[in-house]
Amino acid sequence: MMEMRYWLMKSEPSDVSIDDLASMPDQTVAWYGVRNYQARNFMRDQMRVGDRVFFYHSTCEEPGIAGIAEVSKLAYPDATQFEPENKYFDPKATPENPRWFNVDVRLIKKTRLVGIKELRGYPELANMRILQKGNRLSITPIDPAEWDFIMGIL
DNA sequence: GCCAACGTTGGC
DNA sequence: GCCAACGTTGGC
Repeated sequence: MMEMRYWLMKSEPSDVSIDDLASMPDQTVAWYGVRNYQARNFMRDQMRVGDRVFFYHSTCEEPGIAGIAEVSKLAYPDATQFEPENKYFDPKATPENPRWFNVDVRLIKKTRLVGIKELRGYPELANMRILQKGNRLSITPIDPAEWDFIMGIL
């Protein structure tokens, strides 16, 4: 059996919020627009169908975990890189040689908003990547112990 | 709006 | 391969 992995994925609710996700067909969204190699590599190389995801609201009034989701489709080329009018267009990418990839993410459930301030208050979560000073990575792995702890406080 | 931190770019 | 300049992220 394949090892289960856990992730935290940031989304700006003004772009795609947890409620937006809930209203989408199949409650699923393509995680388009990632233009950071480390985050891309997590999606392309490590994510598997069924991996669990904390859906995180960033750059908003109440940053924090807003729900639980799962990876529902393995990584495939991000369509927006080929669309000249799209803000995520990448002139160096071609369909033959795509540069950016995304998985699909499906909602499991909306949760209460667990704010970053609350997260910072738990010693058990002190090593979480998103709580480290200066962290900007939009996709980060979550330790199983951290996942379980957060599930326990939802 | 501020600004620290970080990633990328490009001249050399 | 270095590194200064620049752009972006994201909490506050």
